[in-house]
Amino acid sequence: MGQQELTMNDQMIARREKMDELRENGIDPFGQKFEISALAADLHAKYGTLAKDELNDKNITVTLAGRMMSKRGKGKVGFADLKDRSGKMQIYVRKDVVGEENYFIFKKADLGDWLGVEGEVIKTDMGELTIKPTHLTHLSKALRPLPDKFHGLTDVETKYRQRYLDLIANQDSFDKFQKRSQIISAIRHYLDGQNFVEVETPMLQNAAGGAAARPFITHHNALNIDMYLRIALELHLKRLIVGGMDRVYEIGRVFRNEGMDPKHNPEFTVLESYAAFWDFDDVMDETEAIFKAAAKVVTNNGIVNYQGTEIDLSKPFARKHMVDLIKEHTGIDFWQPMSIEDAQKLADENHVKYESYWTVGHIINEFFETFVEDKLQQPTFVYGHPLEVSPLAKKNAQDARFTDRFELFILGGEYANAFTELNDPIDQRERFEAQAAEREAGNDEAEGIDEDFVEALEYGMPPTGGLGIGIDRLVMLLTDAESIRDVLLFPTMRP
RNA sequence: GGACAGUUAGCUCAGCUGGCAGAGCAACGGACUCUUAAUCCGUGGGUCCAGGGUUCGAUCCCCUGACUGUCCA
Repeated sequence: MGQQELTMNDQMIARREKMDELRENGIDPFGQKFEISALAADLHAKYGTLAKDELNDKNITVTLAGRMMSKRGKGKVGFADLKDRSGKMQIYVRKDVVGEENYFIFKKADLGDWLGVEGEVIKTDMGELTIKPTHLTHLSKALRPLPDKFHGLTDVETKYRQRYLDLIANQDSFDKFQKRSQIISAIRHYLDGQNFVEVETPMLQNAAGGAAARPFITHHNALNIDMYLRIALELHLKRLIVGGMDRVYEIGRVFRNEGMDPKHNPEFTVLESYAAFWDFDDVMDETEAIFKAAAKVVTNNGIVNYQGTEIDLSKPFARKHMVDLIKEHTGIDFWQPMSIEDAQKLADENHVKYESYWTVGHIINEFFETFVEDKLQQPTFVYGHPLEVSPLAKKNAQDARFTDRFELFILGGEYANAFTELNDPIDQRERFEAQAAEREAGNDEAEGIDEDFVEALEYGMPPTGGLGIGIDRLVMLLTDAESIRDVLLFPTMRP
């Protein structure tokens, strides 16, 4: 006797016995190929509005397959709900129609079993669209019972660890993942339409750059070297711009070795796009278009409700300079020329904490994060980030303290990060060196120097507008998901 | 990393002051030819997260740990 048989409960034993009974009657418990002619949702759309008599007179015959989600037997007849990928369809099985031998399949079917039916599309006395089978086909046996048919599956740990159960039991969750797929598809469609080329760049890298984050380290055996999982797509995509692929994008997984919470998973999906000859104003237009295209998947009027707050994605997004926003919310004017001592004094007066190695730009950024960020509820482009916190963005031509960079904020959270790309290799080297100095000073998220990338820039990169969007956060916003884990099929879990 | 909450039948959840472990759904046997959380009669089902302690006696009190969630840095 195997280990499993010792730990089986009554339900598992009963289902295995029924599996054996099927075999004894010449029925393969795990079935064979089955041709379907219809999906539940299509039938509802096509025939749901027809009157009972009108529909029943048409004698429409279909084949459909699905998982049996509920069963209401009445002796020689029975009802059941089959669920396919599109939705549910009731079946009405009569012993006098399918015959005694075939009715055996229905009689023995457990909740969770997969059944195929061939029969007529009818409406019942209660007006429900139903298939009345002339023949039933057993497709697959469920050897374990499904989660509660009424309450569904609510245990969050089980939802995440055994996502298939969540998908079976909770339609809401199933729909979120359908929408996720459609949202990503809509973004691709938009970018493809703008003549962007989709590419793939390495996840395994010798140095992880392009963002401020700690990487995962792994080991390559044959080369006997440690490698890093990418934390951003940026530096490789810009190499492609140098190579003349002048509009590129990638939608892919990045990995950051940081804490986990309702907004962070160690692996997550980003979109990055780069377009030669654009600046960050063009990228704002692009970003807005992407958000509007994605929103169309879930709403007709561009308004989405996130956890009780209405967000209007239909209007033009606000565009504001970071320094103006700080002034607006605190009265403090960082446009004024100031020394590091002046900035530290302002920080002290306003109880803003800072690190010893920080310069004026870091403090400006901290003022923004402390006093402004969470006030930005409706979509707002915040531009003009300080140079010090933007090592890959081009300096502003009028005011070199700031960069031509923006972030998109919604509900106090960051949804996009973009800039006119720094394409001056000498400036880029200096910025990397400043980052390296920060790392020395104790910022272990600061970037390292990517010599190979600087060399690529030395061959000449055209002026370029680049964009990064966190896809999971966008999907959360559009599907009203509370946790990032609700939009990741298999979120990271402890073993 | 810290604080708090949770873990009981396949699922969803009760469980009093520490005294034989409970319900609904699901399952099993039976009845039932338009049901829909089907109904009716009957039956079975537990490592109360794990380990230790206190006690005559622990699902309950104490300690340690695991996992999950929420909030904080």
